[in-house]
Amino acid sequence: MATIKDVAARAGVAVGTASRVLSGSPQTSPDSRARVLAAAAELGYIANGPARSLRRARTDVLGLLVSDIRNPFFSELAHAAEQEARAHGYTVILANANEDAAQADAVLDVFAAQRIDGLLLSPQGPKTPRLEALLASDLPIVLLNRSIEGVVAPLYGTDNAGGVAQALKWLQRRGHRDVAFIGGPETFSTGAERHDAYLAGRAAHGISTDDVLVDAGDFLADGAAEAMLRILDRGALPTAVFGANGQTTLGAMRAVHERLGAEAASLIEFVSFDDVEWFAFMSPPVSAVKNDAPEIGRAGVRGLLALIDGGTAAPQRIATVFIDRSAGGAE
Amino acid sequence: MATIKDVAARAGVAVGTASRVLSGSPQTSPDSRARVLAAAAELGYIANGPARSLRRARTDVLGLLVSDIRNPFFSELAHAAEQEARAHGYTVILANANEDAAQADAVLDVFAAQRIDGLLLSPQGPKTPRLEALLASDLPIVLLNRSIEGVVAPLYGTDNAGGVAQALKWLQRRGHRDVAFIGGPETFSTGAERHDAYLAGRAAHGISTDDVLVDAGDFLADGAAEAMLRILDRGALPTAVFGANGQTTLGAMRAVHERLGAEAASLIEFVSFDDVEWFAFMSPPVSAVKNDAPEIGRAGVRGLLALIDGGTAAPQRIATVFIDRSAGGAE
DNA sequence: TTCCGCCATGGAAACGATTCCATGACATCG
DNA sequence: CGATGTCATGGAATCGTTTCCATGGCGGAA
Repeated sequence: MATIKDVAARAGVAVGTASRVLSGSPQTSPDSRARVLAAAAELGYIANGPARSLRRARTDVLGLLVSDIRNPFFSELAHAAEQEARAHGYTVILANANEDAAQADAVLDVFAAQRIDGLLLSPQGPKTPRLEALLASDLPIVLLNRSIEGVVAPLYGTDNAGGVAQALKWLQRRGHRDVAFIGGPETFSTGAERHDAYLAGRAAHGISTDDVLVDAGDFLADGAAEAMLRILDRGALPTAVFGANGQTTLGAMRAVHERLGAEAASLIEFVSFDDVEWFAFMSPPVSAVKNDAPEIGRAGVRGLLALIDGGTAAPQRIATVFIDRSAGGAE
Repeated sequence: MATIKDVAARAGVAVGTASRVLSGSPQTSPDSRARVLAAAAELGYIANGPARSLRRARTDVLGLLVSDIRNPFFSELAHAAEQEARAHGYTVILANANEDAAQADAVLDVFAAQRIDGLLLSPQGPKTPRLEALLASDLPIVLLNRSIEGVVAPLYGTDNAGGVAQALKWLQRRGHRDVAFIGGPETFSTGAERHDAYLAGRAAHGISTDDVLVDAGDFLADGAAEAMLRILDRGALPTAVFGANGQTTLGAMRAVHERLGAEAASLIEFVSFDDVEWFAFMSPPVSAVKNDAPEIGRAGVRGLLALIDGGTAAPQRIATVFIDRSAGGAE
């Protein structure tokens, strides 16, 4: 593989000059510029990233740590973040923590070894030792989606309260009074925010405040199914179910189908925080609060780049879009 | 950030000795080993990856280029590949090409600059100049999912013929004769293989060989919807629809719903190449050929690592699993 | 014409690790 | 007891780039 030395030799200049030309320094004559560029093209020269990173003490690489890339929210977010980063000349390395603190720490070690210029972090749960160390260092960090106690980094996430309000308005319009709410874990800021917003807003939208109808899972299908069963076991028969995220809605739906059968299930309207395109084909179709995952990813990258450039980054709550698939609603 | 020089100084040894200890060379005394490790721990030393990569002329980084990370097939594959790579001490950088050759080339340039040790490539379409260059170089490469003309790298992909056979068997068991088949582009090896397997196998499974029932989209929802409409416009009224991938099934279903209405649509059974967990709640439930995306990812990484270690890698076709959600079927 | 200053350039240092080579201590074997 | 070999170690070279510093040429101003 050709090095800058080869390029310089072929162009008949010193390596310093070649470097200046290739990195666009103004201190170069048109003559040597032309010769260096020609030589580089002829040799198919591609600068050695590790060598450049070593010397410049920066890598132009961002680390993105998500809890589960298989979750569509994160895969959309990651995709958008990568596009935005590339547009600014940065590369993203993506890693999964699988909702596991030990894996998260292992990944953070790898990131540290790679000397990433900044970190986009979707936190798993409480702070880990490794994370503490990173926060203490001067690595620029932004949080995605979830906040985390005692961490001051700016958060780029969904407007949970706004999203819940959209769902509440829809539930009211559809005339639902007996609404089951399946929340997420209180330990996640997303779970807590949605839960709180629901409890705070339901009365004003004509929804029963009977807490028999409220239970929480773990944001996963199985936990949500159990929560749904608990609600049914308490003798409640809701006319609508509000799932606090996509997996939650899936689990709740599964529980309702298994316990009541497909026919009775078709009398219950589901509304979900998180949208899935297949909702259109459920019976009845499922309406949803759609997260703007791509915009969260882009905003997060922009914020992080601002921090890297020595500026400040303002946290942002990204608005949700309500997808109304009910009989009268227009999608 | 602490360097190996700091570690050596604190341990009272030369940098060479510190390096030997930290990289596990046997040429070290228990005494200096203990002191170096202690010093490293006290300083929170993490080796500078770029410096190490520069000197060793390898990065322990693999590049993974997929066409669209938002596609669940690829997000599952990427997740599994990353886990497998990490278990072997490698980091994965993931990039998206968005089904676009120019973006793919840009990504390959970035990969080349990073000096990745190997490439996992899910090809977009025909070869691009940059890809040609990489193939000509001695970079280890494996292909994922799709093959590509004139490229000799080993392919790790789905057993498309086997998957189609599973679907055909199911269609026969369900007694379907008038089956619509919505294929994918012939220019993708996956599209072509599924199409060919279907045409070759349908007669033996008691399915009509009338080509009025066969059309192809572009593996995306909109293109599939158009293909489905063309079939209906030809006057065909299938009792079952076989979509050649997940997006295709989605589009076909949308077309059927829009054209015939939900009620008539519920008389048509869909079967899909690619599984989606929401299929369970469609009416009727949708059965599917499930790709083992994680295993494809893992096998691809193992093959690539074998190539990197100077060995050879045998291509592999990973078996599919049929998920029968029909009335009589057991999931 | 002389002097000053600018600017392109060459050469070398530096980044942080690995690895080669030479050295010296020590043990083993004849 | 001397020669030989083994082995841990220190020191230095090296990877490919960027950047600093010194130099020399050239133009413009006085």
